[in-house]
Amino acid sequence: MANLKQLAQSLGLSITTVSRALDGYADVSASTRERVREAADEVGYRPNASARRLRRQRAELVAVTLPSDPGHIGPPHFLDILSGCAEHLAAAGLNLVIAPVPRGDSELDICRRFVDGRRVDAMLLVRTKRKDERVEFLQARGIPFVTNGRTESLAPHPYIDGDGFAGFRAATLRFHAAGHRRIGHIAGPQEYYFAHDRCRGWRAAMEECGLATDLCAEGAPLEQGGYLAALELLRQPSRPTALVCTTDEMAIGALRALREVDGGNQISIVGHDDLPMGAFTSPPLSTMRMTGKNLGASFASLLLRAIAGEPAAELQELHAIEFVDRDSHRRPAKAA
Amino acid sequence: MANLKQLAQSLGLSITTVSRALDGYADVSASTRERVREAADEVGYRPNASARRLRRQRAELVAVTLPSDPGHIGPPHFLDILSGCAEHLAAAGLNLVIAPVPRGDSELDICRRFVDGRRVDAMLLVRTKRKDERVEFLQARGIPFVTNGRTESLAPHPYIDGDGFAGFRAATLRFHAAGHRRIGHIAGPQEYYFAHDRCRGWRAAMEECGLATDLCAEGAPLEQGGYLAALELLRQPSRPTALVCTTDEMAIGALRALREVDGGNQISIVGHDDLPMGAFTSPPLSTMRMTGKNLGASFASLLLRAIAGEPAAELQELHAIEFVDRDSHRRPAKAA
DNA sequence: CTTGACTCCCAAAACGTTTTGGAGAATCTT
DNA sequence: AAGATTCTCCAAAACGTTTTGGGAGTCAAG
Repeated sequence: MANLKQLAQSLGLSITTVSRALDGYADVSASTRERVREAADEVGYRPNASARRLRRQRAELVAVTLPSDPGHIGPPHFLDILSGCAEHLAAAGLNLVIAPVPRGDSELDICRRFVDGRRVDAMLLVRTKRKDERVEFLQARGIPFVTNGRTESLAPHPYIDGDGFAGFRAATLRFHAAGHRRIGHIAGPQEYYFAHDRCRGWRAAMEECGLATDLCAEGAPLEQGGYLAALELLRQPSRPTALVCTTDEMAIGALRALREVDGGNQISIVGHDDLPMGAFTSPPLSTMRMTGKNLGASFASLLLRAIAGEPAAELQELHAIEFVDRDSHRRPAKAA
Repeated sequence: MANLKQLAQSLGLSITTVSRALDGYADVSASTRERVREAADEVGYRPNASARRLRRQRAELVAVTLPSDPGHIGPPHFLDILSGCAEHLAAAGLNLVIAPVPRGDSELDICRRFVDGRRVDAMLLVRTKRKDERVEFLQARGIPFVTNGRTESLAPHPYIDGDGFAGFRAATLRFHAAGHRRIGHIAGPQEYYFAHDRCRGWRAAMEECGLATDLCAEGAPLEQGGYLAALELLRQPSRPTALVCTTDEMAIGALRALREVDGGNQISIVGHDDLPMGAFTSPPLSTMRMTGKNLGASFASLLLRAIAGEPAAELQELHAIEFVDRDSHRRPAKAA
């Protein structure tokens, strides 16, 4: 309700002194400081955020862009991550604004708007592409940011990511060890780093085992995309006996295709993300997920360190992938 | 990069004129306006958001509080709603900041911080309680807001809500029409409006049918809460033959309880929210959901109208509930 | 020639902070 | 007792916009 001027007047002090008292500077006497603080509490004084931001040349805001393209936003617990992140940022005086991308605008436009209008101090990026123009833009502008997902950018930048390559390689090798020889891959759009990375993991394992890498079909990272891609693989003269799917959503679509084609339950399948609904599919979906608790907190902490000026190369977290074994990966290798 | 002063200097104009030219005022000649606009485009001028906000006495920001209590945030597509909402708000020059509630703070504290620091122009509230202190606070402060969910507040306030009473009454009556007589209710915490509203709907239907309302158990609005509550009902001397559950999550927990107790599949069940995972449970979960497309857009539009000063009573949307029939509600009435 | 209307522009005053660069008084040093 | 140091405090200058209240010109009408 009140501003500094009124508060100062009512105390018979200068604005300067009141401001410094509240900020706890040493050059105001302890008694005055106490008096000011009491008066401030009394009237419920809160500094005007806009004024402070203007003067301090800081927006106290961080934006996260939310892709509205296919595959919408990511895993359903993504909001939990954002929420955790926002909470930690708030503790450092930063608020998190969500910046959805309207149809017709590119994510780059959004970044530009936020950055050039000095609306934010930093940015959070999700669903990175291998060549990500947002990353290039922010690097050029020198704005701190952290991505969820790596890129192929030449200059290093802070990120958090799961080691999709290792995860998918391990999953594929595990199928091989179980006797599978025709192991298919349901790939996501290869422009996305995570999709490409996982595809590479599958491919590497196949090559290590001396197997052909032709059983690969690409689709949108959605149920429908997985369904269509699986149908495509099932049309092949000799069908896969196991399927490694880029996301759980795609895996669930693939399960639907399997059911339709041969009554299902003959082909092993594994996904990635550990979606809650995977526990209820039939068979229950075996999957993978990034290790590490409280992703939001790491996200926030990396960003704060980036803002503080730590070099990007020290702000890269690559998390191992762990299996979440349910039942869908246990079909026999000889079935097909 | 540039500010108004530099831009004005480079053009040999005053700050005033440049500012007004960019804002399209009529008192600057068409030719000057054009010249200014070109120069602004040239150097990529964007007004400094903090300065504008200070001067205009508007934060250009809206906050939504995210409960971190039990039942976390709500349905998984909640982020989609927020995203849709943020998109529409952005079109009106407002950005959406998410305000999670740190452990130890109350949601009221958060509201206070945002409102009293003039960090926001308006607020969005979710998961309302019957007596909601946030609502009272915002009403007292005169800050525009919209809630997702009604309250028992005396003064009307803008809201969007589903007609849980009618929905749960209809679901219960439908069970009755199918021959069920022992219809149980798995209730959520009654301090929440939605939980209480749905409970009332069940109770009203039971009373209309002349049935006792003792088959009611309350739990946290989570899988575990539904599980425990269902176990409680199943321990009764004469078990329910049908279960009306406050949320899908609770219904899924109830399904687990049924499976454990009698192999399941003997008791009809229906939930609410239309969670994606409901399609995959066994049996597939019958459920209900609010009608109406694009909830986020309505949310945004109500808020904008509230900010524009429309009276609260005209900003209340109560949406009908529709059934999403899958299979779990079709168990015979005589089974138990 | 005056008057009024109109067009195009601008100086200066906000908005509410934080920060700079002291000023005056009291205390310490020598 | 003079100079140095410390302790409190403050006036004024930012920060970059928007808005108020005109001020010159020009032109047409009276």
